[in-house]
Amino acid sequence: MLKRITVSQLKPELSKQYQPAEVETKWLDFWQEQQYFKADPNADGEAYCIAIPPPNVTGVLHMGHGLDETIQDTLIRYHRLQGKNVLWVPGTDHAGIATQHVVVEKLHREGKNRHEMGREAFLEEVWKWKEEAGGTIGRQLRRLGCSCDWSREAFTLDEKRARAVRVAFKRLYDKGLIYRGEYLVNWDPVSLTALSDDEVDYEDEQGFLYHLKYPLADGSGTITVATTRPETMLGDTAVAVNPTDERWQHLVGKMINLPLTGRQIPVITDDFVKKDFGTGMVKITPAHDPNDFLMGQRHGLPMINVMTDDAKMNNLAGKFAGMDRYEARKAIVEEFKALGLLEKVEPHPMRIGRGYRSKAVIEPRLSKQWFVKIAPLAAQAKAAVESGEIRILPQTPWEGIYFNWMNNVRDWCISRQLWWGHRIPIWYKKSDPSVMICFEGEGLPAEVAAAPNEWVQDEDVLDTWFSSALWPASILGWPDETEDLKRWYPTSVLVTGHDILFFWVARMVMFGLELVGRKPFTDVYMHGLIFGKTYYEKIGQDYKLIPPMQAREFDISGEMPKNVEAKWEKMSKSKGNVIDPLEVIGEYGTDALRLTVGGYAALGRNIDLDWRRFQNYRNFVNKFWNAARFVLMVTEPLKSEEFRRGIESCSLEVEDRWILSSLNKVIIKSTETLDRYEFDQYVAGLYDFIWLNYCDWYLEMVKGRAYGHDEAEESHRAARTTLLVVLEHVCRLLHPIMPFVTEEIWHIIRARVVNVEAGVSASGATSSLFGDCFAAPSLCVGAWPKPSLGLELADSEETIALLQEAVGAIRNIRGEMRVPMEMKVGVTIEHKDAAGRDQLSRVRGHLRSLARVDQLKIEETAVAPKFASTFVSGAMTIL
RNA sequence: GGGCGGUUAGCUCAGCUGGUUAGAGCGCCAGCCUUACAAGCUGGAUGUCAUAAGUUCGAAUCUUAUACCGCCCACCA
Repeated sequence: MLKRITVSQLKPELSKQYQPAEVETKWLDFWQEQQYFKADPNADGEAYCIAIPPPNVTGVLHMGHGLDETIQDTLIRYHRLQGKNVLWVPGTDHAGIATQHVVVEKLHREGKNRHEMGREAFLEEVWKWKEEAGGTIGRQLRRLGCSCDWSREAFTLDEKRARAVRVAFKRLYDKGLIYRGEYLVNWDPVSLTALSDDEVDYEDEQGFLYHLKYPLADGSGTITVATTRPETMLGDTAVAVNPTDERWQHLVGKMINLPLTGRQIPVITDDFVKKDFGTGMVKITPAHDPNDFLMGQRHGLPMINVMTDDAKMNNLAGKFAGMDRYEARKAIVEEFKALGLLEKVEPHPMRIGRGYRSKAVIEPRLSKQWFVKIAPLAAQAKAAVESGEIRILPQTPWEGIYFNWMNNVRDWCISRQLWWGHRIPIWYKKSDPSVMICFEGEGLPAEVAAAPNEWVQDEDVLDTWFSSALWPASILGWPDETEDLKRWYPTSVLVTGHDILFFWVARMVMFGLELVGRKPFTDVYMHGLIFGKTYYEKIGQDYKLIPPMQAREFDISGEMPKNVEAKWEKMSKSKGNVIDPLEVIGEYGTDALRLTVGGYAALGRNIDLDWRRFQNYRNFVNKFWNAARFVLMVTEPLKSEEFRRGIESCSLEVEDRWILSSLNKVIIKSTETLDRYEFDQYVAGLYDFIWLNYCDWYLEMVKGRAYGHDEAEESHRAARTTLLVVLEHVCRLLHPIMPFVTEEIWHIIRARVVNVEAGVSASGATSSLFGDCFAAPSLCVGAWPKPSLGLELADSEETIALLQEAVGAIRNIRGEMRVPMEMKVGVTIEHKDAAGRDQLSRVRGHLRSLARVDQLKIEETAVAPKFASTFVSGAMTIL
């Protein structure tokens, strides 16, 4: 009989329920002390490097990070286990607009104003805020178990990155790829800054189409134009019709008395105008509409800006001056009505652009801005993906979207009217602003230093994404040819949500190729976005949002009342559908969180995050923990010396061979799926192996075997050895996604094998299955398991005999059950043409009639020109 | 307006190149504190695989159309 000792006698510290909190802090400290994540460019091994997508420095961890960092850490730990020279550089982003906003609002609450404070003082405030808030995200990343090299932590606005930015700017400037120009930019009237096209979010809103009548100057009547924005008519400088529009040819060249302004404007023709929209006549306001701007340029029309930078009407707006744009709209419509010039107003769906941070309605605005010429950069960036040098995963649809974007790029407006950011390294001569100096060094250019009063630096800063675009290179020391850069550039993979493909990924590729001369990464892995369940109570026709506390109850129970409807929506605080990773960690542990998001991370899918999954994986972690407790109990009588003779020296029973064979399969599957970024498959494979195969079957069989036998028997030694071998391998396989509990268990096993008897060294193990794995002091620097040869169950009769034997053994302990025993049945048929197909069908039918084949895979391969060989294989369930 | 993806059990999802009886977790029903685990074990119920047609000996899987949901892109005033 197995010695009747209980786990609590044996290891009182191993609680029945896994307690994540202590275990996690213990290993976090241990890893930190041992500096396992510190990378050395001179170390051996293939280079593997990831640059973290830098979270906003003042942000807090949200579930998107939970997913993003889990995937990266899983990859990093996996490749580290494979013996590569791994570097994961952490860092944070200064997030220009977002951060400046927060500080402006904070000062506002304190009754201060940045303009009164001045630039210097304000920036000091921002830095102060950054220092206070800036550590949070880093600490939270650590809690997630991120195995970053913290000694290389970077910030997009620190001195090294600032230098990279200046050098990049200067090189692009000297090459003529950066220029200053007048342009109609997306103006955010709240942040008072220009935004790039990608920083504008569009929403469908119900607006109105106003049909305005403009009188012809010759008094021959009026024409009607349609507009959604009547207030801009004050800046109209033409009315356009399509050149092929027969109806209005007689008007072309005539002048119009523009109401309310006293100005006359011409009727012109332009292809842009659609004949079938509205009346086929369009008012042209070059200073307030992107299309009109282009048309204005084509026709040399004057550009009249009628608004101030905070979207009020300016003094060119006559009596409307000072009004907010929406007040002005009302007032102008009223005026038209009063003049009898308002033909009609009809509801009209329209798309409103809003600043992605301030949510203010964007006002197109004429101003001088800095631009990067994108066309030449885009050509290279497109080619790199076309040639396969850079892979975008999942390929569909993102590669197509990438190409589409690269084909339709507009120049990138990089100047922002903010203070928080990299200041544009340009100085203008006061006496002649067209004289400029671009300087990449620190401090002032020599000419400016010599005559500081004659020069002035550009007031604007660069778009945050300018420094982000340099990130993979700048974190490795570029523009210097550092050891790090040589060793780890290009980085291996970039992991990010698909929402920033254009903001960031595309620009990194462009800058990497142009400035460093090499691509910034080899793979781009785009994961889905995370959605949260939002609950609405239906009251009559209306829906009312269910508050977060109650929503969480529905989340946990998975049930809700009949009058409540659930919808998956992007997580946002106002919706109350946010799941806080730290709350999850506190409740279920980091491993469970990581397993959950990893298990959801199928290529190319958005994630509808269901709270109940956390519980599911928490239970899994606990199951694994308890399996380990059992194994430790059962293996107690096993002397380490005996154990170390290795698994080859045991005479294995069929179930031992079966579980080892399954282990082999799961090793192969784990390796393949991780190589292909199929995290969901990786998690599912191990989940099933541990719960279904190892726990439900193998452990139970071992128990059955134990009764009525002498524990000193060879059979016991084989079982205990197998138990321990499988457990140890599983620790290593799961470590990338589930680092804490595996590390804990692995160390206990290690202590059992290595340290039980004095004088036994770690490397003394002879078993090829164990190899030298215990020579490593931690799973963090261990070795990824390799599939072992010779453990596959043999085919055919021998296997069947073995299986029957196993079934007998199982029936003894558990009655009649099905055994998920897998085997291959191979039949090779050679046939010619269609004639052979009949034979093939008969064989298939025969196999089916056995009614025992779970799965039947048929591979047809041509082995010779005139022959096809068909190999039929299947997995059988023995009853 | 173009392009893409999804629709499988009450809920959240697997099901990869077509193969026989479509799976898991949660929930539900019955029975279990069996000496690893009640965060568990055993057994059970539950599906016209969105709809329709087509290809095939055979379709959740391939083709086509339709419906609904979602995403991306686009200059329609």
